[in-house]
Order: sequence, then structure tokens, then C-alpha cells
Amino acid sequence: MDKTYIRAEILKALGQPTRLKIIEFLRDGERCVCEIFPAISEEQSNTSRHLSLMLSSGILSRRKEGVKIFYAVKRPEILTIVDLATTIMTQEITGRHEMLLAA
Amino acid sequence: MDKTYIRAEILKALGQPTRLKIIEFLRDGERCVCEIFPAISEEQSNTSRHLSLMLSSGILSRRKEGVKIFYAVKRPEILTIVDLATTIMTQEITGRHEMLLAA
DNA sequence: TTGTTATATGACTAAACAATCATATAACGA
DNA sequence: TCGTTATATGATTGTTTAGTCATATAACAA
Repeated sequence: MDKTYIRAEILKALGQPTRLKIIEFLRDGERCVCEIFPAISEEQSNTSRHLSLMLSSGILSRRKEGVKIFYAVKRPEILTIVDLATTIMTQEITGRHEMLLAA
Repeated sequence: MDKTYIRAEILKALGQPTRLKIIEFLRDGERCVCEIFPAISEEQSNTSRHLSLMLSSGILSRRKEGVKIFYAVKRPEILTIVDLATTIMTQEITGRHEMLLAA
């Protein structure tokens, strides 16, 4: 069980646009697949695959209720990571902008 | 400039074992390429590619001094993200362990 | 039982990725 | 200038990935 490899898997699971959209949509709480895929404008099958991937990476949790499957962000740290990525992105954009102004 | 895409790029850049090893090695401060690749036991060319990738994702900074090129982690948030991933990993491992005990 | 809705998955394709080897470039010292 | 060291990059290869379509499975309602 290589720890570097497992950590990489968690971060890689977060580093994909479609999956980030899913996480943003789940920010306010659990949702079923039937709500998720229309919200992010992706195919049901594609959405399902990304959800399984995040489930097995420990990023999402899953709950069954009748025919519907509800997914939720499993740990608050996940959202913190996403927020920090937003911070970094903002700083990067600001930095590049300042470089342009200075040039 | 799609923000979801840029954030994904930052997180994806962190989600790769070789790159995580580099970041861990740079935790204590800047290092030149000639120190980095032996420390992580990777080829010079491969290490150089990963460094360029992280440079253009805004994760690392680069400084030239004579023949040597020094790289450093560009923002403290990067290390926070890596640490949070470690936390999540630990919780996951603990959780799976408890499931085994309960079974 | 039959039809319907919700979700997952097999098979496939095109694109992206990591790694390697060989080589180019750039800086420095003798 | 010549040789050496440090870094980057072209070309290539095998692997992984995201997305799509069609279909399977599972739960429920009529």
C-alpha cells in the first residue's frame, strides 16, 4: 500500500472538470444521479462512471433509496481542497495579469 | 478561460505519484534539478518534464543560477492541499480497517 | 406480469499521459 | 577553444482516460 500512490489517486480524482462540476453540485448536500447528470449537462452513463470513480477513491459516499442512488461529498476536507485550488487559480490569474500590465 | 478547467488542471498536476514525490522533496525549500532527480530516483529527463508541467500549472516557481535551475513550491496552499489529501487517505484506510474488523 | 424509471456496465474510440532514449542547448572552467 | 556539467526537448511506445452508444440490471407501479 504505497501512500504516495493513494494520495495521488485522491487528488487525481479531483483533478477533472466533469468531476469538479459534480462536486460543486454536491456542495449543498446529497443528490441522486437523476438530479446530477442534468445539472452538469453530461450523459447519464458518463456521470455514472465518474461517480463510481469518486466513490472508490473515497471522495463520495453512496446511499440507496428505492430505485434512486444518492451521492454526497464524503468529507469536508474535499471541499477545502477544492476551495484552495480556487484560491491558487485566482492568484495565478492575478499574477499573469500583473505581468501583462508590467510589460 | 473556463475556471473549472483551470482548477482541474491544478489538482491534476498534484495527482501524480512522481510529482507528489517532487513536492514532498521541495517541502523544505528550493532545490536544483540535479538534487531533485536523484532524491526521487527518477530519470533526469522525466523529472524535467514533470517540473515543467508543474511550473506551467502555477504549482512551482523557477530560478536560474548559473547552470543550475532551482525549483520551489510556489504557494503554501499547495502543501496544505497535499496535507489534506494525506488526512483523507488516513481516514479512508482507518475506515476500511474498521469495516474489516466489523465483518 | 408488464411497462417504466433509475442506474450501472461492456465494448469501443480518440485523446492524453508517463516514461525512455538520444540529442540539443547553455553555462562554466581549464 | 574544448571538455564537462546541468537542463530541456524531439521522437517514440505502451498505458490510461473520458466519452459514447447500446444494453443489462434492479426497483417499483399499474
